[in-house]
Amino acid sequence: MSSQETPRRPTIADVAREAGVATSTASVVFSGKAKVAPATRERVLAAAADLGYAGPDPRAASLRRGRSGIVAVVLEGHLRAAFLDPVTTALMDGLTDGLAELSAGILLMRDEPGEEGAGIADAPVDAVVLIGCSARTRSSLEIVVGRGLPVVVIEGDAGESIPRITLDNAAASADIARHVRDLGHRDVALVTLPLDTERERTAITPERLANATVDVTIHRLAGTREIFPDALAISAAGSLIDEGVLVGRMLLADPATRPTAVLAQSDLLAVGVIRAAEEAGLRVPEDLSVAGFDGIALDGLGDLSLTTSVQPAVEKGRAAGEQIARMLRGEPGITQHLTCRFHAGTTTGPAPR
Amino acid sequence: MSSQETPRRPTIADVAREAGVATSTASVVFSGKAKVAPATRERVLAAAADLGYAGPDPRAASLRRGRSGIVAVVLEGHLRAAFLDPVTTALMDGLTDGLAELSAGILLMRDEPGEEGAGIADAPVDAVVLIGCSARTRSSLEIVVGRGLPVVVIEGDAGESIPRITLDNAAASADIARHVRDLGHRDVALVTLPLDTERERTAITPERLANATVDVTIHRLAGTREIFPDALAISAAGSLIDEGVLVGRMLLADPATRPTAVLAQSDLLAVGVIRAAEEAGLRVPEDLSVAGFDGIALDGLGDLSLTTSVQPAVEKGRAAGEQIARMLRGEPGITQHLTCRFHAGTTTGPAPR
DNA sequence: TTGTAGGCGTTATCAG
DNA sequence: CTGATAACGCCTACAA
Repeated sequence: MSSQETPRRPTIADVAREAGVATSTASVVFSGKAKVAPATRERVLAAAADLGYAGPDPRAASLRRGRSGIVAVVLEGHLRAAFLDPVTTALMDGLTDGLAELSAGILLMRDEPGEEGAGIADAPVDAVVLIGCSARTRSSLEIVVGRGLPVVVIEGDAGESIPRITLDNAAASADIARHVRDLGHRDVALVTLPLDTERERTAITPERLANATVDVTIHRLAGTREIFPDALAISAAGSLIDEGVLVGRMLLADPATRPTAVLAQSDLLAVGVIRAAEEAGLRVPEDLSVAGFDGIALDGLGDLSLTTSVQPAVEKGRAAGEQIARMLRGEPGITQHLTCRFHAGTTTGPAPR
Repeated sequence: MSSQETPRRPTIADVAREAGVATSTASVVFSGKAKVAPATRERVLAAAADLGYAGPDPRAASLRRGRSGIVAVVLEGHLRAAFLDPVTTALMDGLTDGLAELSAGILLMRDEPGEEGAGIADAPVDAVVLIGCSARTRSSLEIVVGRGLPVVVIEGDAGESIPRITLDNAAASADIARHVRDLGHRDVALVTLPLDTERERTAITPERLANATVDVTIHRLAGTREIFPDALAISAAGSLIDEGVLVGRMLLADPATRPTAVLAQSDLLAVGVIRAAEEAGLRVPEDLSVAGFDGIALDGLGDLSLTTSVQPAVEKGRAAGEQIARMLRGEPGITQHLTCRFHAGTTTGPAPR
């Protein structure tokens, strides 16, 4: 009935009017982009407080500036699974560092194939980081590129001109294998990461390998097979200690066919294998040598130090963040190849004769 | 020189012109908010493909709609530390579920006290979830409320009218303590979560407790002390296995003062204590009973099943998400109290005589 | 230092 | 079913 009909949120224009200044002046007071006389400034702030104005609307500001201050991170699979992997969390950590100069927020997204609406297509982001680019991620990539957003792909092949952050997975795996071979092992079994999004726990056949989509798994396996071409390989359903236990049991069940060394594609899997060995009454490394991959800080291995290849997980994230920052500055993003460092631990030893 | 001066991204207006329709029609084609004749639709899509138009700019759409489709999650401390805690990841998982109907993205934010720019103040979000509301989070809360955004606080007291998701931490802790007391234990020590953002590893004195700011810690401790009023309590520096090991060593070092049971405020801490016990040559539960809290799926406890209280972590996130969805729909958010379920495992047994 | 004006790219509304 | 028009709230040349 009265003039209170529309109690809509005040805008910067209202504040300016209340303070008796131009809207541009009020705007500048909040953005700090120019000098304003202290007196004017005070009046604007007072008016804002008076009206309950909490600062510029970020949505309007994004449109005007053409920047939202948000970077999307696209993860494969369920969010929870992703963060269960210490490598991912380390990576995220580095990413926040690398993005620090932008003071950008991180928007978590899954690469949901079918779903509408939720996707990257409708998110107000300035750039995108794709992690573990697999077949499913490809569609996300297309959308992002179509929208002209800067992209960086971590550990995956995005083709042509997309900057990537890669690891020398094959070479590092070969290093580990060589170490084990030099210790005299000939009878070696492998535990790999999942081959595809099916995440099946199964012996790897040439056909299956041909259909594999996860680059990390493929590359690490290729590196290992440079040294042990015929080693039995079983894919785990994920990078988890419990998966390592399960696969370890399969591998160690039959004393007749039991290998003298097991090379796992992740430290978590390796820990699981060690646990399976303990269950079976085998001593590590006397009866069985075990190596991992990643070099994450392992919680709960007792006095053993895992033989592994230490990957620069945090560095990976940081590098991605830095490339994003560059691209947002208008400079071209560049692909970076990071390398792992071999660590000889106490979980590998001379082959039992 | 030529007309190619400004190769700016095409807008929906360009597409409409190219297709020979009104911008509003083109808009509707993309949003699907109204029926469009198939022929017209095709023409618009063709024009879009032609011009390389990848769909409406989300920034402009957010401004117009007044919605960005993003919900912020404010975590305490370093991102990595937060995701190291399985309870947090489970919670995030539930949150994505609860938010599913909104198909909203999740923006990760830290509650950085001093820093400018990065904060919640400038993020284009529709709502905010505050986790583990501590003193530091208060300032975030003020900003958010000032901006008139819907908020839900998980496990923390936000005062007055802010909807919360809470747990019966005290009651559940008392349940565990009672179980242990009924097993005959009288000599019990406690390992708590951090008391405040200082995260000091130290014996808890009444003064320290009075200055504590983390509600979860305080409530769980209060519940336990209903049963064991005088039990020695040591605060850990975080919810980590390794912290549990450190505090466990402190507790078990001296055989003369060694307790017969240790109650930890998180499962991770409990696992650490068990590990410390193993180090000290103690058998669990024969020589030492250990209980945790959370009921997370523990990776790597061998055959032991931890005595604990299972908190509905996923449910907590889901509930928060649902409240956010409600509030965004215009309905008032309501506070929800969730309850834990006691789980008697094999890590607790009769007190040694 | 302060004010004026125009537009960022959409979408809601309402008339045809 | 389609089209014209008016905001959404802000920022930034440019002019005074």
